[in-house]
Amino acid sequence: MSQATRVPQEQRTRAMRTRLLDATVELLAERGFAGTSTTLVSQRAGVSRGAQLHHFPAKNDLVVAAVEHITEARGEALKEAAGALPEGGQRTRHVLAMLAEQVTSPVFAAALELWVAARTDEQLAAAVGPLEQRIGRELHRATVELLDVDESKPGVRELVQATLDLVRGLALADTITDDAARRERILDHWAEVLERELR
Amino acid sequence: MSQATRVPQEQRTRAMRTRLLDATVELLAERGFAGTSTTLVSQRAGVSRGAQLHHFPAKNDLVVAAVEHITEARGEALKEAAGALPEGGQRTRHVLAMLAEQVTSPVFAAALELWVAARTDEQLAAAVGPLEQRIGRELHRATVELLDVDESKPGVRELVQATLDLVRGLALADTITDDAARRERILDHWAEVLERELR
DNA sequence: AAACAAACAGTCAACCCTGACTGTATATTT
DNA sequence: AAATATACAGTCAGGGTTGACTGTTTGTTT
Repeated sequence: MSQATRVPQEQRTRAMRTRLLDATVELLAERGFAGTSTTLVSQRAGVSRGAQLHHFPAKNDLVVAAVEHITEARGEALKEAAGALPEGGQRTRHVLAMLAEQVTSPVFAAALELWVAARTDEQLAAAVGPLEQRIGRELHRATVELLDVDESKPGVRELVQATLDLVRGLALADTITDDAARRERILDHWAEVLERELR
Repeated sequence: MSQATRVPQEQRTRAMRTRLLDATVELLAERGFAGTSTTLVSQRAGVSRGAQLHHFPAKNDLVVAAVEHITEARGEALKEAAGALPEGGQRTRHVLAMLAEQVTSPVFAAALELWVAARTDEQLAAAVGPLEQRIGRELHRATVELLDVDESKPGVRELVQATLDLVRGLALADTITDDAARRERILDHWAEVLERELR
């Protein structure tokens, strides 16, 4: 039992952390920030309370780590979605659809919970702020690339940013009323505007 | 003391409720939904716990009423701002500035807290959903009027809605990063686009 | 003016959540 | 193979929040 080292501690640690963070994201999306008690997380993750507190001494530690976890998850999802993007005339509309899909996922809901929680929690804000700024920049760069537009042209940068903010706004509205039809109509027209204004 | 009825109960009731709801909105903006304990509200309002529980038996009752209170407050603010709106060439840009100002106020922060809380609270959602839909319609109508555009023209309706969602998105981004400069630049360009697209 | 109802004040018990503590098992190092 | 450090398990006390309870004042009705 001692010479045959089957499971290195590093892997065990990573697996344990991943389970905890996945559970945290799930609960954030399902029950919100306040509803995500550390006890629930340990239960959902199938991890003992002691083990949880070993990896994340306080709830803030757990949640901050979950933000980073969310970031990676969002990055992966974006890359995957970008790869499956069709070429052709409707490309702008497809890019918008992809962005909209991104922000209607549970991952966005979890992130939203963190943004709002961070608004009134300095500690959290200190961790979430820089992270979101980084993600924002990456998303902007990716969007410019996907849309294949020339950012040196005046106004283009602002319109791309407006597009991302619009999508966020639509996602926010979606959390309460949830009518996809309205969103689709708006994005249809927005795509047309972008086609005219960006070229 | 008994024949001179100075303060009717109806007024007293209304004053008491107003104080409680104002305090609730303040605390929602300052401390978030979870941080808004009913005890804090009664303290902030200068109202005894018993009086508070007389008017609002449970926290949900208080918060739902606060939503309605927020609605009225937003309506008033909108009317005031609309009255002070300058005429002339830059009108579109001024309307955008007005909308942006609306959603960067503490009232918006309080509303945001409620939206997010309602996302994982059925009871709250049942009260917040219809209310927000009503406000949304009113705001849309007011914006169409302020921008003085023809809604029968195809695409106009969607662009106005997109504008409102964009502003919401900007407001959401503002709660974490708070850079007004970026917002102004985006709205500058969006105003130009709207001028071209809506006419 | 008396009876009644509503508004209001203060206290408190039950509940849940966080994080600290003690003990055990597993992995790594020498 | 022994020693040591880390990972993990279960329990529990402290703090805070909700809403129920009792008593008092003020307004209304007859």
